[in-house]
Amino acid sequence: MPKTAKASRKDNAVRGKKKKDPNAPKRGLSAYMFFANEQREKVREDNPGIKFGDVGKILGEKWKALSDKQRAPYEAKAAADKKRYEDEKAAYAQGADEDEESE
DNA sequence: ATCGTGATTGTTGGC
DNA sequence: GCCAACAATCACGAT
Repeated sequence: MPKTAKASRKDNAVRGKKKKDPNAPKRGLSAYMFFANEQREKVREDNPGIKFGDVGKILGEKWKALSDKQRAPYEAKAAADKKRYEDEKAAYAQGADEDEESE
């Protein structure tokens, strides 16, 4: 029993195991996403020519290297994005009952 | 209420 | 267009 489906999450997604949502109100991004957005340039700048394999790991290291307060702004964005998701979810839940709003 | 999980997010670089 | 480590997430679902 996989506790944290670490194997291949997409393996399930790509296959279409669960039913998923019709509108799929995608979740919000995660702190890492925002962090990567800023660091990606920096990391590549410090490591010109490297590929993702390295950048990705470097990003992760730097990410953890940050203090909680440093991650704050990123977490804040994540929280803000999560809010965004709430909106989608809300609209999705409502639209699920209501007929598709012909747009 | 509590636990578990799945689905999702974004980066780059190569085919 | 997809996939790969990297990290977070966290809402939904089942119990």
